[in-house]
Amino acid sequence: MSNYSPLNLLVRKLNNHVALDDEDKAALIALPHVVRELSPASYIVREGEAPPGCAILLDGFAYRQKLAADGGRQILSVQIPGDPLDLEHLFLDCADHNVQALTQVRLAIIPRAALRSVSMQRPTIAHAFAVNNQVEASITREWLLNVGRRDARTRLAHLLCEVATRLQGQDLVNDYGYELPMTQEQLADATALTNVHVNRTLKSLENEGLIRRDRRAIRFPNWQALKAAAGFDPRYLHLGQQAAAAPG
Amino acid sequence: MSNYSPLNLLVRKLNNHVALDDEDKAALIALPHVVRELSPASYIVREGEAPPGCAILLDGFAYRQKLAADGGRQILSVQIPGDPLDLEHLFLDCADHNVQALTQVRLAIIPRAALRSVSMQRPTIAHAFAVNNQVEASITREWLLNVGRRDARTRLAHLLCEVATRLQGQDLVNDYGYELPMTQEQLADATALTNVHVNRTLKSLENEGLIRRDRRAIRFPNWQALKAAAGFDPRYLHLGQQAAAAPG
DNA sequence: CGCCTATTTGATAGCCGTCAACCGGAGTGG
DNA sequence: CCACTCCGGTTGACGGCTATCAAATAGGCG
Repeated sequence: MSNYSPLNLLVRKLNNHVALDDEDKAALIALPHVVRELSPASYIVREGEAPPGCAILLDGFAYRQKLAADGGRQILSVQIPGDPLDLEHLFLDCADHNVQALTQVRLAIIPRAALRSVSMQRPTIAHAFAVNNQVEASITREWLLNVGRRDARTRLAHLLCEVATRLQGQDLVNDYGYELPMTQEQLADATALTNVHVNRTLKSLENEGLIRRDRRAIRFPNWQALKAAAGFDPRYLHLGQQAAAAPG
Repeated sequence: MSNYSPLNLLVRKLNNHVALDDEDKAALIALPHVVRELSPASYIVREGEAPPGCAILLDGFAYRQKLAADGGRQILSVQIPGDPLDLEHLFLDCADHNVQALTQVRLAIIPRAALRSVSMQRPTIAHAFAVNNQVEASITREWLLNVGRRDARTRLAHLLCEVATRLQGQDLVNDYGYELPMTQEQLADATALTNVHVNRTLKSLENEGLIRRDRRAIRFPNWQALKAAAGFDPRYLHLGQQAAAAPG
């Protein structure tokens, strides 16, 4: 089974948290879908819309985003390959935030009806979707703590640690370094700083030897020290645990 | 049916978002549970724990909370009567944040196994739980925007608007005013400010005529103006919509 | 009345934002 | 092959919002 399909990536992602059996995997891979490619900054979901399908990020990076009345933008999360981008629309009709492509992206778009029906027929899959949503919620809570209660240095370091750790879970990191395709302005929107201050803070982290940069590639010469500086504790990512009992 | 039970409050809350039929309601009310009373500041869930049951807030207020390495505390949400406090443990084994009583509280505690089994047998109930979780996630995202991209005045005003609106949904507001049982220090932890600055900001909102205060009771002499000052748009609360199709 | 906690107020300091200019690499067109 | 352009990154000067520190006031409760 599991001939090549773009949805293998989704299977792998869900399987990180919940043990799927072969039938579950086959059911996921059999989901109807179209693959679409979008250029950087394209909107994948717009606040207020009711998207007809849910998008899975196959390749590239994306982010969730929301705007304040005065035009200020807050990036709410960074999504990496394998991440479902709007699974919440299994449950809500109306998008409450925007999802935008960070780089060139490839998406698999699955009709909501098909997702609903597979999650009705296979409780473990429904459970895996719910777990995925809860892990995202946990990450958002950590971001709230990050923006609310950490200074610029700690905040940026924490973001770098999180992305590195999540990418490693998908085997997208080379010897403790990775390409972070975000401009400093986007980093600022994610950390609630300004691009200028992000620049200064990155340089200071670099001077301290906590990170090394070459264009947008980031390396971690001293991962332990960076984690310590960030106060980074990966438990909120809920890795490792192959979730609880599946329902039932 | 629906003889008096503390769980009627849960039924009502879930029914705000998803239309439950009589059998769903009966199944919810039939859930085994114990009622427990806790004093202010008691921990209801501790980060790292695996609670054996899920708590429903029957009476009083509670909040979610997380600590940074340096001791800074970020309040992640305010929970009002009717709110499930840790439905996420239907899906995750390990708590990623703390839940604490704000006032004297009365809880109904339902064993996780019973919740799982009812959500297996009644897809609409499972759907309602998931919708509830997603609405909470949406609120957290709005808080991230609030803390990240609004100044102190707007931020506090937004929090007041949100709590007022949610309380109104549960008919807990008297002629546009309510008792907000939070100290200014707790307001500070929710808005990522300091108690001193919360104090000054509240006074300034009061001087502008946007709020009136009498001890911890808050009134809104000019609700529209407050909403405007806060940039408050209640769509993120996902009220009004009786969710989508129930699954299936 | 006395203690404790919460609120209020003032003075001072600092982190980070704002504004503005300059630099530097990548792509484009001549 | 080199100017031109553009976007993003870098740097400096300055200002402001909010934190910090400290002390006084006010309420609640024994």
